[in-house]
Amino acid sequence: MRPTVHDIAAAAGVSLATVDRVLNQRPGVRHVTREKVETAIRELGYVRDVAAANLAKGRTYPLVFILPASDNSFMHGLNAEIRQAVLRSSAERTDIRTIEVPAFDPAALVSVLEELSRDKPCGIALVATDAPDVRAAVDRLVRERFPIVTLVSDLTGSLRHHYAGVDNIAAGRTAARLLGRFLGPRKGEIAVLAGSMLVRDHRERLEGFTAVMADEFPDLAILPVLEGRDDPEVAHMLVADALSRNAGIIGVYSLGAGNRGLIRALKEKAVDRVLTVVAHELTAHTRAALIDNTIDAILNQDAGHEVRSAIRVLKAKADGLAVIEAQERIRLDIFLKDNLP
Amino acid sequence: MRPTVHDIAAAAGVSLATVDRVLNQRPGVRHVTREKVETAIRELGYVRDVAAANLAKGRTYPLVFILPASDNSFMHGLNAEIRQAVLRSSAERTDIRTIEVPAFDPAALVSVLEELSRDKPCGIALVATDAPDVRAAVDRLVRERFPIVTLVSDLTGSLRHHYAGVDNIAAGRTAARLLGRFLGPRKGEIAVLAGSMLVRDHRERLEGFTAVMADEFPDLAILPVLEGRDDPEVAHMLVADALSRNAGIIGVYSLGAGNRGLIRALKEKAVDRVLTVVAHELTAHTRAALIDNTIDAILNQDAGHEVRSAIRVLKAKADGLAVIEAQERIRLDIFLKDNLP
DNA sequence: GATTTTTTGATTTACGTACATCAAAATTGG
DNA sequence: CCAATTTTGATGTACGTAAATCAAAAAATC
Repeated sequence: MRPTVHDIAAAAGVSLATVDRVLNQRPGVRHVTREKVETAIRELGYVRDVAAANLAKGRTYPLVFILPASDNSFMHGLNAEIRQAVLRSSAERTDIRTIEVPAFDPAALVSVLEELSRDKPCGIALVATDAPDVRAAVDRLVRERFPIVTLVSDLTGSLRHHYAGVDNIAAGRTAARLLGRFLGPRKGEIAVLAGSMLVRDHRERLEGFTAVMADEFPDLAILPVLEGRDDPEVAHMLVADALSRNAGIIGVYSLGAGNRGLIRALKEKAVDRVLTVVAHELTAHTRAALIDNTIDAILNQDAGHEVRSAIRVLKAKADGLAVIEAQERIRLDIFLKDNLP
Repeated sequence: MRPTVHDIAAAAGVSLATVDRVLNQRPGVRHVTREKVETAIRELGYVRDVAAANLAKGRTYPLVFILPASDNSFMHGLNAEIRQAVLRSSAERTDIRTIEVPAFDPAALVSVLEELSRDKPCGIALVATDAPDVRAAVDRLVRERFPIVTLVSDLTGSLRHHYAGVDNIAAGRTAARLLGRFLGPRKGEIAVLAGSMLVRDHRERLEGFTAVMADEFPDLAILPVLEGRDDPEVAHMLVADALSRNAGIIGVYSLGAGNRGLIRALKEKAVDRVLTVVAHELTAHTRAALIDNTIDAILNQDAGHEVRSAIRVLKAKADGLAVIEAQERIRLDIFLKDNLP
């Protein structure tokens, strides 16, 4: 049996009350006594029974999720996963609140972050907009001892405790290699469709993509990036236009959302030519396109895993517990038509 | 606040003791009274606080893991992950015992399974050997109400509650498409290195692989399977021999273990020719080979995820709780040199 | 050495559930 | 209707921890 508070009290030759004072860093314990207790804890290998402690404390974990108000299928999926987590909240003792902020608006995000310390959540997850002000606001909250994880989009250089999302540079590199290898010896041009270059994840994907393309596939030329603002209509217009004008396009990399428009453009304009297409995010549309060979590979991040991971990490940080690193690594899923879930 | 037993007692107009009798299916409750309580439970949406219940019961989850005594790096990794889980067992209230059985020996596995019902574990995870006797033994245990999950290798057609492993047919299909697409318009022959055709996962991978190859890449001919018995020495010998004899080989699919030998053979015999290679299982050796371009893609199943998933599912089944299906789906990882963890 | 202050001990209640015991009430059978 | 039986209630203890109270002991101060 694992040792209990009674065991350490006995081992340290002190009372239960003193052990409790040490464990919960309450005042009124002499230094030497505290040491005795801590020694006993170490020697017996005592670890607090979190379940029993939570029961006694009546503890819940008030968590806040801060999301951009973006109307694309990935964000809808992310929202849905958070709602699923809310349904589980009684069993998991969580109390989840979501706050929507205007997308790509650092100032709005900062003001939400600044108001947050007042209602004392025990953890914060945010889809970060990459800006110095946001970084400063996050760092301040971290210094105030709030557990913070970034979700989907990271805030590098900040003090956030954890990032629950994929490595977007690696994603871009992977897309480049898939496209390059699938195209083989062919020479030609590659169209890149992004949402916006103001978003860090899109910039990073592009960065990884161009790096590998330049280094390893010199026969493929990357055309100027089309910014579709994650909007199907805009994406459709841009891609259809590019395909009409440029007969040399043999590959497409879609690194953002709005793939519905991309797919429509491909079906209209590319019936007679062989295009190799790599896109991000598995949705009903991209899935269908993968199956009918309009798209050749889909890179995906699992929003459900990201949300569950963020919650696990925030709870663990709030309790000062360790996380299982390998479990919390969000993987880049690569789907071909053969390994669809 | 979520309702407690006191709340249902009050709502049903009965005593705590009666609620307890209903909840824990103890005898001595009239039918009408039981209904009243069950109605109250439903109406208040009561769910038992598993943490408190486990505390009161002093419950632990005695689990048994049955593994083949195979000396390859995947099984070593699986063992290591189970040891990690054992380290977490006090926090997770698990009590994990592993039993090694001779590999590919249905009779041995069956006899272990038959002795198992005696020491009453609350859950069983096994790497299944695909044989009718094993299926019968598993079904019998399921009927005796033991939660059972298959690990890594499934037992289709049996009553096991869950499979914690990848879809090996999909894995084989994915390997075929990667190889086919990477090779592009080239014509030639494909060498396949397997462990043994007696193992179900290897058979399934091959099945998926040949199906896609036949349907979609008719210019690529699959050579007779080399059975390396998951042994690096044997694998080395077989692959080196095949490469020497057959100059038409342009691709290799290694669907089992023993990749150390494969890699050595590739480095010795294929310096002057361009081979495209897809292998299974990410190990130190395959990782290095992926980085130095000896291997082009690695398909992988994460043993840590499989073990943790098996434990979560067994605990949930033991408590009669639902599992989060999407969380427990073991994904096929595809690694290129760009997205290595 | 007396006084104040700090430290420690002893004890109790609580969290939500499990489980046991004994008495009281309700139901059933004859 | 009485006895036997079944069903229900009341109550207490336990699990491991948190948190509070009050008294007692020890240390520090003058």
